[in-house]
Amino acid sequence: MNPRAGTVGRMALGKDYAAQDCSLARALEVVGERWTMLIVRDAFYGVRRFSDFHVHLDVPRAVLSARLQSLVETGVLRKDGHDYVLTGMGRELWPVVHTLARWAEDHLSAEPCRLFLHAACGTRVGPDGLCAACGRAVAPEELEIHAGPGARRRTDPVSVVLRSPHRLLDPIRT
Amino acid sequence: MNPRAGTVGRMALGKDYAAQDCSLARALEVVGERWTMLIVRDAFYGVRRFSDFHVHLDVPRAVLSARLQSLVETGVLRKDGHDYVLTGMGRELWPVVHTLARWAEDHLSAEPCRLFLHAACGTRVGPDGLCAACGRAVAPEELEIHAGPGARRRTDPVSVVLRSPHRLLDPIRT
DNA sequence: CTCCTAGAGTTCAGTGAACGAACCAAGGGG
DNA sequence: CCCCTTGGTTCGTTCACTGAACTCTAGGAG
Repeated sequence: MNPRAGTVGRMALGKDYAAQDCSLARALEVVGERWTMLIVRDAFYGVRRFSDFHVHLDVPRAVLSARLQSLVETGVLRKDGHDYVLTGMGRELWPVVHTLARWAEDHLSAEPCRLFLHAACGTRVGPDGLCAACGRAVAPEELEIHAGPGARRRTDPVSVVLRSPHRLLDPIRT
Repeated sequence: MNPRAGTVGRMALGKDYAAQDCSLARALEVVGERWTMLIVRDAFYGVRRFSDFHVHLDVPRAVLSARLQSLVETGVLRKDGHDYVLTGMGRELWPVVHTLARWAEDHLSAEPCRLFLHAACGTRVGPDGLCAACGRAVAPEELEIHAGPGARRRTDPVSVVLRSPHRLLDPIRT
């Protein structure tokens, strides 16, 4: 079902779920379109500039532009000069991003390519977002990102910078 | 950005993120396409039959068929006769579904249309999936679904049945 | 045995979103 | 003034979603 690398298939996702009487549907109208979740993830990793998102995600400029605008409109991102920065509302998406990523690692036999360590104690947070050592939930600002064993070597400058350990939400410099 | 009710816009979402070196991208290849997350949600609510998914979601039969097959292939659902049932791997998506839904309620000013109560104590679980009374994470089988204040009245038989309180994962009968 | 119906899909033409390459605009050096 | 980088927009092509019509199979009723 997954075409080999090189053939990048496409599929259409949807934005509207008008008939659905459910807050999950509302959420998916905001972050459920193709690429949107990966843009939010990159924002957590410290990506802020249009060109950095573009280089790292290989998403068409037109789509990236539309997604960023839409995220700003809905209040997930805020535009600060040429930077796109997560708002409070956006930062609260961290549990969603982290839980989904951990689910894939634990059930799709995907080796982790990034590890999230509680900066205060160096412990890797669990699938539930709790620090095993401290027993508390860890906010993204308190997490350090490290390259994991499954990290394949993308060579674009953004990928390179993202492999060096840093705090989540800390802006990267390319 | 959200068109008024009646105009059901469409957008394309994608399935492949071949170039992405990230387990989140792997997860989105499985559950990131249009409708897929809502199908999984319905499965948690107790929906199991093709026609019930179809009636409740208003998704084209062709798409529903493709999504169900794909979810079976990836091991999120298991086919039991004419029933599509969540596997263990599928049930572990509950935190993702619940966190996303709660995020929308808390940040998109969407009134909850469904409440999830810890069956053992009747307490509504928090955005983090923890029972405030018991202090523990609650598995979906331990949750009772109740209609919330934001429930608009869809009149299809599946929606009607889903408004009566029942355990998550308990098959509904229409 | 045959007809009838319901459930579970498949097929297919039309539409619209994503793709990607080319183009445009503004700002900063040299 | 010209060139280069950043941050987009435009536009033709491709491809997934949509919705309506059609098929297939399994039960019942007569």
